[in-house]
Amino acid sequence: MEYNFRDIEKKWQDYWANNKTFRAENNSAKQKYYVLDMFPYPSGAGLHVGHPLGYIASDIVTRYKRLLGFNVLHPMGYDSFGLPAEQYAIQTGQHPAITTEQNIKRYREQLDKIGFSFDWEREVKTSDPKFYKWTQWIFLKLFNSWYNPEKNKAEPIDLLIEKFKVQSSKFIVGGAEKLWSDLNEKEQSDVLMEYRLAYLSEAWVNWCPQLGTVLANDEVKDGVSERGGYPVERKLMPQWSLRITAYAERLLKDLDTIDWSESIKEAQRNWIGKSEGSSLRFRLTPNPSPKERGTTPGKNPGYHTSDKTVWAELKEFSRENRKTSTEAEAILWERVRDRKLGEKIRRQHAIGQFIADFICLEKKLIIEVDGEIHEQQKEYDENRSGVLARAGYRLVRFTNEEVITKTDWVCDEIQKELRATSPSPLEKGSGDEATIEVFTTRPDTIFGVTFLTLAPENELVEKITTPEYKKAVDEYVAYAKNKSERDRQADVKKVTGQFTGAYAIHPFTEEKIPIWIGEYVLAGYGTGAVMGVPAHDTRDFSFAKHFGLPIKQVIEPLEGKALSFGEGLGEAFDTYDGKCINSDFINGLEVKDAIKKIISEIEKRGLGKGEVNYRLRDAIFGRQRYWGEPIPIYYDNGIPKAVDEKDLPLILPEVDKYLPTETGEPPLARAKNWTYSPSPLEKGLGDEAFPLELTTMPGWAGSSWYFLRYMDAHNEKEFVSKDAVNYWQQVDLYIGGSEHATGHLLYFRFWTKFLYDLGYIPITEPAKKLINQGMIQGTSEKIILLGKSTDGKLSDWSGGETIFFSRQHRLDLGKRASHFFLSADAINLFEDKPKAVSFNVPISYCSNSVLSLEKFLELNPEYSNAGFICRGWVYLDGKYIRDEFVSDESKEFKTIPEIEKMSKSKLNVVTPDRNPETEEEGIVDKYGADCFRMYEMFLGPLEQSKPWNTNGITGVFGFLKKFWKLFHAGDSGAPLSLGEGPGVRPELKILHKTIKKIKEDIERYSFNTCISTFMICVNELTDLKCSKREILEPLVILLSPFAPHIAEELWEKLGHNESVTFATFPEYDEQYIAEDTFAYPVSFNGKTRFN
RNA sequence: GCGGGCGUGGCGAAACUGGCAGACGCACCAGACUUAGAAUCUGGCGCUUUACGGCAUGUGGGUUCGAGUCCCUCCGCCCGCACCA
Repeated sequence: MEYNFRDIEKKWQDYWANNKTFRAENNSAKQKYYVLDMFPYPSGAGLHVGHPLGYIASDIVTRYKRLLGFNVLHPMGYDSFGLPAEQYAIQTGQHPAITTEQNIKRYREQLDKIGFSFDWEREVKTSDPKFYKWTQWIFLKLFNSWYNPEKNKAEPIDLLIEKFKVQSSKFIVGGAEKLWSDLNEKEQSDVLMEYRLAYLSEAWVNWCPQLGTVLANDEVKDGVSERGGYPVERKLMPQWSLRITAYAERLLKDLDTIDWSESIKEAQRNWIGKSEGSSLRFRLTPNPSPKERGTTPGKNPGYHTSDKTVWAELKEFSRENRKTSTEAEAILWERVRDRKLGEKIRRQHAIGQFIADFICLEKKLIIEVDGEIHEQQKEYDENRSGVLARAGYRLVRFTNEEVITKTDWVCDEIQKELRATSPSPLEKGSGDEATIEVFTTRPDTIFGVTFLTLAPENELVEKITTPEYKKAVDEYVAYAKNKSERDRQADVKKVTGQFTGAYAIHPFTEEKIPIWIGEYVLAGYGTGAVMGVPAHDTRDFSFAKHFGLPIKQVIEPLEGKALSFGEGLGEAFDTYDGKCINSDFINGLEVKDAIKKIISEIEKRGLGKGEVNYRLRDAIFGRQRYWGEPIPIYYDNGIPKAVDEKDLPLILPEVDKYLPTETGEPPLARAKNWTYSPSPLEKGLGDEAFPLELTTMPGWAGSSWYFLRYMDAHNEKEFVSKDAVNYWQQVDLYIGGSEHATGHLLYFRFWTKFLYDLGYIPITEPAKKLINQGMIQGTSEKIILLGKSTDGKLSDWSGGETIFFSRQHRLDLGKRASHFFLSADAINLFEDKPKAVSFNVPISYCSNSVLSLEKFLELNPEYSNAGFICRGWVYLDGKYIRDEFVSDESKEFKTIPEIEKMSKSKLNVVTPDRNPETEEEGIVDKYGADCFRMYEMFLGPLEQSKPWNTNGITGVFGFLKKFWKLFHAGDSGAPLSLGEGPGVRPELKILHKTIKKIKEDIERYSFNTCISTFMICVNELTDLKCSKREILEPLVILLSPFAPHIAEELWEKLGHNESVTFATFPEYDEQYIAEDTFAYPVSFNGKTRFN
């Protein structure tokens, strides 16, 4: 009887669909196991052969665990909000929900053909209001929470308000200091926005004009959008963000508790980018010619007088000071506040790097109230007075005693000073230029500092530059600013910089240190300024070498190797294994100890403090798009307020077009009545309609918590019940691609921790084990064609004018290459026909957009007679060429196939079933789902990426036929009449070693070797002509996770009337595995021999 | 530059904890059955040698009775981050 996979597979797929075979039970008495697949986005292209790789692996584990008696949850659903459906809607006008449903249907059809054992009763879709109701609910929880640094967890924002009230916290609003209860609603809202975990703020965002939306950092790759490859620019706009930075430390630390691949963990550590070090301030030497400095004296005094680089710190500090004010300060404050002396006086106000006890900004007068003056304090205060004086402030001082005992006299003195309105001749807007603050992870090398470097964008540059250097500095800054991000990344090696003419003073040695500007310092990280320690930092070293700056060694390697920094020699010694030399009071200390000591000294002297910097940024949460979850926020007089929980879900409204409005507002602005009326009953008529938020949530919102919803998919009262989450706990095994390392997989952990903090779930990490399946790559026949202009001249690579293709070459190429790729730049060129465009882009940038040559020529017939240049390797006239001009006469050439990611845009997609576009038969049609499943596993280790080819498929297909034949030796009836006697010893040995090997290999996710084991087993049993039920029946169970259809069929033929899913995994018996005879290996002279 | 991973036949790969290198499959070669092809079956298949044997896991060294596996050097490839101070 022939192995007819078509009928068998159809039969069992129908059976599974109708019998709920794979249903998981909540609260079962059995031990649980939760297997999760990465939430798929149902795209219009459907599944390609790469997608099921992970699903097959997880299905094998799922079916295996069931055989071991576990209650297994293996759900599937769709991340169904997303950009492609919206883009399709923009083109066609069809509602994205309809497109999405069609895509899901195709997706489901394909999944069903491969025989997965998903529990479809728990299917979820993020675009389903029943699901996004709870996404919105979690957003509201984030909005109504803050991160309490003392408890190191999130808690309701009410507790913060309570804290404000209890501690009589004061807030400076419009220059006045107020208690919480004195703030008006808008002011309270503004204060809370600084704390909420979901907050609205003006932020620099990645704006993509083509997509008309903002993108998160992880959605931008190499300066272009990850989806579509459009250019991205920086733009300042109000944005909803999630305060993921509050969780930076926990996200980092807990990586040690989870069994994820080292590469993913490392990527996350990198992304979080923790670095420990110290801030450090350098005084400037007085600049003798303030008039020349081209400063812009304050248009109005304003109260933002602090140095922005330390503002966050100072704010904390002054807040703290206000709370713990001395008796004298309290007395004086009562006498001067509320303009009692005729002028507005503020207290604990930040000026530059310092905090003034009291200040009148309008009159530039600082009032200090001191206790006993410590020696150490004295120096610091003198320094400060100097700085403030240069910034145009006058200072009066009173002692605590004077204030308490002679309050009236003190007030008179202050009033006198206020009337004397002559500002200092050195008047400046602020004290910003007084110091330069740097961040360093190596404060131990402080004595090796020989220069400071500022980022060209640093605001200080303009202020400190001396007249002699102004021209050179301006030129350099202009040069640096005109460079695009990409260019700047491209020539990282090039050393550029410019001296400013200014000097700083070394805080410990009092030496004069030149201040430079250099491209290698980034404005966006730390303070935008670094201390140059050329002997012990590679970049500082090359900078110093290039500009002939001194190099001073302060760390000696532990091995005592001599370092040489002489002319043209040496390199920076930047490791931590060394001890300090030439370093005053830290001489002889090892680096680790020196860092501790120097930080405490820096703090003692008020020069800075020990700090931790994270590279992680808050996650931008709003998208100017239609097809996403509406953000449940409305605006009452401009104050953002939460939509009431009972009014969720806030349903996505209908719009006439899926485009931004003419005024550039997001598509939701087109919706009619996109307003909200809170509690209409209480407010009477209910006609008070407030405008709703217009942006929607990003794609990763739903996928950040979907694993919880699967546990309790139909709960209408809660996002997940306590019972369900207590039972299912963490995901035991999560299989997905590594491309989500710094996106989804980080947000997924973040939301889990947040929900844990609020007590909704008992777990702090979503997935115990994570495996990244490798990518199945496609093969693209691709050739990049750039051309010459119509006058026959070759276009210049870096500033070419136009690109052309000849019709002849289209014909020649068309036979061999299936598609033609133009670079994204090229397509833009054709659309608007500008004169110059850069083609100096790597080949990998060239595949973002696709245009078939045929279509292109149809649109641009004038290009049909041009020549072209081959970009990428091309075989032509017997040799390989690249970047060469090819004349019209050349005919013999072929493209070199390139292995790359399978994607619709690259037109290299292979589908497992019949491809509706090319009508090509898929592997499932030709060989069956079982064969497809086993072949994908047989290709190699799960985590490895490999190009798709079907070379080995016949081997797997042959195995299945052979397996089938084993059960049908000599007859063709059902149930099978297999021999009932006990198996003989060689057969038993084969069986038991197979059981053992399969069990071990599944448990270490080594599925490729499982398939080999099955092949060996079948080959051996075929040789023995084995047909005993005792041997063959357990094999059916063993094979069922891998090839479930054939296993079900044979199981039924063996006389069982229940699915093989409910069978029990056989146990192996060591006694059969032991070798009957031994060949003793004997080793002599290092060689193994046998007797 | 930093971090992670990898390097084994013509190809995909196996060898998990140091113990017979190349399992299993593809491709290829020879044979059987066939008018022929397909399918199926049998045998062969790292290099070298008529053979016994010798040499082989990117390179060079080390540890060990014994190294594809552990340690060091260099070379090459892939992935991630990238003047992050």
